[in-house]
Parts: sequence; C-alpha cells; structure tokens
Amino acid sequence: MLDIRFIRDNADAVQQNARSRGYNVDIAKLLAVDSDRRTLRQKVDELREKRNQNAAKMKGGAPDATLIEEGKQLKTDLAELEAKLPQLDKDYDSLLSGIPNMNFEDVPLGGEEDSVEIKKWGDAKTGAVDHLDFATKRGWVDFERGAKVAGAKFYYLKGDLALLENAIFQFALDLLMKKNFTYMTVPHMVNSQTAVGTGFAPRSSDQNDEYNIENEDLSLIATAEMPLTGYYADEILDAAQLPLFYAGYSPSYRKEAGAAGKHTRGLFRVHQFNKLEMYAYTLPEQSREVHEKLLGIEEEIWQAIGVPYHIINIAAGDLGAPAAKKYDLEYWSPVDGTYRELTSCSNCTDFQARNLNIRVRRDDGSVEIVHTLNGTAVSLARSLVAIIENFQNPDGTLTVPEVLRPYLGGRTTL
RNA sequence: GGAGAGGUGCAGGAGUGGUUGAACUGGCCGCUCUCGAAAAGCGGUAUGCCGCAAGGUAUCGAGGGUUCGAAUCCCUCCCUCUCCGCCA
Repeated sequence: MLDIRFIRDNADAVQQNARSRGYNVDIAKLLAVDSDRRTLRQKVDELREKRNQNAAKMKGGAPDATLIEEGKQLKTDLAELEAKLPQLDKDYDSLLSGIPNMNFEDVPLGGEEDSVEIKKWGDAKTGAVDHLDFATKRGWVDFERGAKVAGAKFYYLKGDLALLENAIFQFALDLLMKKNFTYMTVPHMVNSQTAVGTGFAPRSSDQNDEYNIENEDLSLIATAEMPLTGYYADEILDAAQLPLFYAGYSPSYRKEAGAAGKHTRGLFRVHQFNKLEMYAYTLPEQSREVHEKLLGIEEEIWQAIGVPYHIINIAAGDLGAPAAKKYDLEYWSPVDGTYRELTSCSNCTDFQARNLNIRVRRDDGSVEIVHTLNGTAVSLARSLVAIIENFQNPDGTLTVPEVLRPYLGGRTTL
C-alpha cells in the first residue's frame, strides 16, 4: 500500500497515477474516510485518557463509590465510540489497499502494447519446429497423462528434457552463488496475510490466480516472491545489512484462469512450473541501482545460454499493483517470429514492505520502510521452450547450449 | 492427531488486578577516566497513531470477555518445547 500521508499531500497525483494503471479508485472518498477515522480516534483517545486518569486515582486499592460511578459512565461512552471504529477501519483498509504503487517517471503510459523496447540482443532467426511437437516426438513431455492424473495443463517432463531442466537450474544457481546471493528453499504455501501483503489476492472471487487450500488459511504460492517477501515481515533490519540478496527456488502454481487470448501452447503457460527467483531487500536510495543489477543478471544468464531476446520497459497499464517499474526479458521465438515473455524484473519500492511492515533502522536511529525487488533468474518450463525453439536441429536433435554441458555430463546434443 | 509445559522489550529474566512501557542482568550506543585499550563509573537504548509542540493513546503471541482499572482473571485461536502416535 501507499503511505497515507503521501496520499494526503498528493491526492491528485495519486488519483491520476491509479487511472494510468487502469485502477478505478476514489481518492476523495478515501481521504474523507481517513478524516472521519482520525477524528473518531482522537475522541476515543480523549475518553481513554479520562478513563486512565480515573483509574489512577484509585491506585493503592482505595475504591471510591463516586469514582467507580464515573468510571462506569466513561466505560459506556467509550464502548459506544469504539464500536464505530471497526467499520471505518475496514472501509479505510479496503480503499487504501486498492490503490496501486506510484509509477516511476520513466514508465511508459498506456497498456500492454505501449511497453517500450529498450534493448535487443542476439541473432533473431526464423523458422523452427514448435516446441511441443518437437518434444512430443522425442518422448520428452506428456501432457495427456498429466491431464489424466491432475487435469489440463499439467504435464510430465521425461528423460533428457527433465535433465535439461535440471541443468538450466544448476547453471543459474551457480551463477547466482558467484554473485553472493543466499540460496533458499521456501514454504510452498503462504497464509493470506503474506499473499495479500505481497500483492496477490487469495480468495477474492474474481481474478484469483492462486490455488487455495480448503478449510485452511493457505494458498499455494504463485512464485517464490511470496514467501521471500514475507520472510522479514514485522521485522526491523539493520541498515548495514542492506542490500540483501536471496535466490529462492520453488514450484509456482497458477490457475491461469484469466489467460484467455494469451499464448498458451505446450509448456509456455501451465499450472505448475519450477522457478529460481532473485529477491532483494534494499535501502530506498539503493533500489533503482539494484533493479538494473537484477536485470543485468537476467541478461547475463540468457546471453550465456545464447537465446536472443529483447528487454521491454513495461507500460503503466500492465504493471500490476506493487511494481513502480518493471522490465520483461522476452526471448525470440523463431517459430512464431515474435518476442515472448521469459523473465520479469520488478522494483516494488516500499509498496509490499509497507503492507508487511518490513523496516530498516539507519545509523542515526531513524526507522523507515525498506524497498523490495524481485526478478526471475530462470523460469524453467519457459526456458525449455526458448531453448528448444532456438537450439533444435533439423534431424530432431537438440544442441545443448555450451554453458549447460557441464551439467549434462558433457553431452553436446540431446 | 493426543497429553503436558510455556509464549514479556535486542537477549536472558522478574512481575499479590491499581505510578509496570514494564524490575534486574547482559548486549549495544554515548560520555568520564586513559597515549590508546581494558576495567570502572555515569547516562541512554521499542514501535504505531494523533499533535507544531507539550503531551495523549495503543501494543507484554493474536482475537474476544470480566472489571472503575488487565501483562496479571476467563474463553477461543496461533506458535514453541517435552512425551506419545504417525511417518521421508
């Protein structure tokens, strides 16, 4: 969420920013509720003061009939006022949490089609066999049995393709280790406080991409970003520790309920995939630089593997609620002659951290909200698609990208 | 899942229902002393909200309740530890 004080001081800008992202929010209404809420709280505080003073007079165990009568009256009055608070709090939270983060000034306006290409890398060839046809022919993937066992868009990876997945993971992990990330495995389920705080919305009837556990306050994670953000919830970090870099590996579970009109073929969009996620906690003044650094690592990985890509600066309307700025790395698909999302890298500034109360204490003793960032190192199912499309041979074999060979016993082709 | 014991500030650890936001010890920070350091002494050391400030208010796992007054009593839930069960 945004800082309410910031909203009070910049109501118009916040309203306009939300509109640019396609969020329908009513800042005026929020400010009205905020004002009512503060007024009521002040009255409640005043009554509490009287109540405390009244009680203090009787300290030492000297009950006084008059004072007790006064206390009873105060108690009644207080209960009446306090009863009005929950509804105001609820309205306030609901209005406030519906407001998206502020865009950085260099975020393009508009929707998905208005994202701006900022870089291109590699030799974009055309003409290749579709990854699903290619992999099916080799017996590397089995969606039919996945459907039998779990449902549509579930799959088995078999043999060399499963080994290739592991090789990609190992390569990316080694690279992150050299850059002093701390490797973590994480809970694959999170409670609703963590999910909502991270910017995902479990159990909200529409637009819910998470699988929820029946009769439990738990959702399967859609990304390791969720448990990695919750890791420091309600904690105050030491400024000297920052920035902190974590690499989290986990499956990602997604309903993809709203995927209509998106590219869904084969392994590109599935209900479950493994992902190695980079995550950073930073001081506010560090986050822009760290954002570029995370993007740089994503590029380093895909340049090393040798898959052509471009980087786009995501337009405001496609940012989602938490990100102030987001880069996507899109690989070149020689099958369709287009770029497709492979990884993503977001600077969420203090938006998630404020939700989850993650702060930092500076040398001078002051406390403020940290910044959080996340970036995909490798999203495995999509990585397989990108590699099959770009490294396949006409004879139906697959050339192993050089950097992955050490993780496949030195094999050059599969 | 069952039984028992617990959950207090940075950490240990007190706390008859009434100056307890919280004793005491340690840690950390500052100062004194010293050429420095150690030791010793003195002082400081939670966060949110409202307020220009003074100050007020809330928070002793979470949420309810009893009471003029709750860290202290009651209820529900969560978590930790020990034992049992079950298992990788």
